[in-house]
Amino acid sequence: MLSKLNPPQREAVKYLDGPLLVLAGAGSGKTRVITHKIAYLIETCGISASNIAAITFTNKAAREMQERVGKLLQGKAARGLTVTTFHSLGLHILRQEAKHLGYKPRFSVLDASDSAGILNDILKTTDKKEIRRAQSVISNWKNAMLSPAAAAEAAQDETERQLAKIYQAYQDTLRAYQAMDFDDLIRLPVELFENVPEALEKWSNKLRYLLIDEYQDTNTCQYKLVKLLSGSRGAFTAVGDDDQAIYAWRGANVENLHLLQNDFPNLQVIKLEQNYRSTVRILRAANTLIANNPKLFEKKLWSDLGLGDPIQVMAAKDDEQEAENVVMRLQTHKFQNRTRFADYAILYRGNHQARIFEQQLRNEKIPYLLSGGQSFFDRTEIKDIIAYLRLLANSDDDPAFIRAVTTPRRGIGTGTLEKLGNYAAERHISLFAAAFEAGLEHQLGAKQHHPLLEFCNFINNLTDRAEREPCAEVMADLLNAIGYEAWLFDQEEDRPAQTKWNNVLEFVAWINKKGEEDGKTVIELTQTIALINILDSREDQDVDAVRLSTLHAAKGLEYPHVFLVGVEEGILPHRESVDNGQIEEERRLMYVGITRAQKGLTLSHCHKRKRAGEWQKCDPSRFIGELHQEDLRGAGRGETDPEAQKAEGSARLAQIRAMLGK
DNA sequence: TCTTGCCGCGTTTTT
DNA sequence: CGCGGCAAGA
Repeated sequence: MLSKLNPPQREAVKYLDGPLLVLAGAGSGKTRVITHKIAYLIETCGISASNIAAITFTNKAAREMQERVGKLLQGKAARGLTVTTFHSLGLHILRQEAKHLGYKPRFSVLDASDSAGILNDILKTTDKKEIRRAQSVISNWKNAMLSPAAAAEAAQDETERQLAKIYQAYQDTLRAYQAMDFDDLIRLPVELFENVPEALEKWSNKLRYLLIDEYQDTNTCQYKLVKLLSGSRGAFTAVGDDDQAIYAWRGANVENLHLLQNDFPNLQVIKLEQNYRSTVRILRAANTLIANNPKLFEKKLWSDLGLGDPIQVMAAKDDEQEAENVVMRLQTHKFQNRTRFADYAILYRGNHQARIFEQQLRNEKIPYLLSGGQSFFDRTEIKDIIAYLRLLANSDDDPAFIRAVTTPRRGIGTGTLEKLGNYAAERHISLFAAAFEAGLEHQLGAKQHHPLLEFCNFINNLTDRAEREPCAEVMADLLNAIGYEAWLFDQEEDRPAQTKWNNVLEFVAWINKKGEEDGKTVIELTQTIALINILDSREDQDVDAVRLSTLHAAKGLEYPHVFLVGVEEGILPHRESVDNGQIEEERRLMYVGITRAQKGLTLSHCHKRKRAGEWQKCDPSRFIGELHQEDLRGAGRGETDPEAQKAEGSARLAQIRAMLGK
């Protein structure tokens, strides 16, 4: 098993004398180290799989890792192994320990838009900017383990004091709803472990060896969680690359790499510097670029995969032409090299950039897969259904109640809800509980009260059934009873309604399948839904389609040919980041993009693009100028003008098509 | 109480 | 240009 590893990789796998930090450059086989180490721990060291936890940042990465370990061990002995994200691990712990924190085990998990809604109520404003600001300030406080009281105390000025108050109100509301947000999933386990020694004892005994992937992206909370769990034993391997730290805005702290050295003086550091992914030219571009950033740890990546092709730079006159050119070039390249569509990825800074490429790919009848972007569970139709499930699991979940009771419309409007809300608020009970109180009937009158009571009885009945009966039956009855399909087609044009209904059906099929496989009720499944992205679990890996992805979502992945698009000032680096002096993080983002490529890399930019209906002038990114100019070909070095490039491109494509008889 | 149409506004990145 | 929020009619 160890024979497939190079010397530092092998050393990293075998080192078990204490805490270990593996500084693994892009493409240097860090996942390989983690998976082999898990196998090594189980097979050679006789550690039970159920005592090992590997922590990744995305569900997708977790799933892939699970699969790879499974293959390595040929299925046996991998049973009971924990491979999760920080958030899923936190959720898992909290479901079992909720009572210590004053939560019921069936608490709800809110996503970003739910918590925006709560802030909306607290701030009594609809100003999105303001809500977002409050959201990010609160999130930062949480990630720094600051309580509302501590935040108030540390407040420097009136605005901060105000925000601390809002934070307090926000937390109170969450508690009233028996709900947690994403940050709580990590913050609360830390709080639990700091205050309840038995709980810490239990979990650190269970998770005896930790492996943490993408360590450079951990925030303070996550770091504390690792430290608490591994305790004085320091039984962990952290794998990271400071050059790929791209989540500072989420509270990630590259300094954690240093902290590790302070907190664990016996920390062993191993560097992986051989890259097995990219050609020399691609790697040289990456190295040259990142050399402009200050270094935390010195390392030099190298490759023996040959010099490779020059890096193409494309310029287009506008964003539409950029998409045309990129897609054209992609097709040409595919015809000439007999590659698969799945060998190509188009990477960009922001989700909105995907649209124009989607259009172009559809025009050309090229299959594509969109990763990242809006999660399946964020779609209104899915959130509508999930609101019902959340309410079944947790009747204190007022936001779920409001959404469910009003979708589809059933004669309950703002008037009724306002009275119900006041009644519930006075008595400090949930909306659902208030609906059953006798006192409410007098305030509402039969006309308003009747449909409300009918709804709540329906939910009560369904909850009873959901606790025992199989998912499929409960889901079928739910959809039937609320008449969702008819309502969708009533609301919208046929086409969008059909798409939405198909999504609902896919969601239900997914739930039913999971329920049957794991023998779980729909209530149990609802407990984990907030963190799962159904798109990750859809079996897409083998589909022959071009991949479209944000740079963030592409981290950890690799593609033979990469088109990095919109490489312009204002986009990459993003203007906000430039204004906030976060150019280094943008450079790392570009670095991540470049190092996704195995054989081919194309950088594309355009001179003007349509933004919010207005034309905006664009300059090529400074990052292009920071590369080794000898490794570049094409525009940007002043050799080709966009029009000529386009004409040449389409002529060549036409020629190839004719040749192939298309 | 619910639906329709109109207006105004805004685009980082994700668990 | 496309979405979401709000104000007026059924």
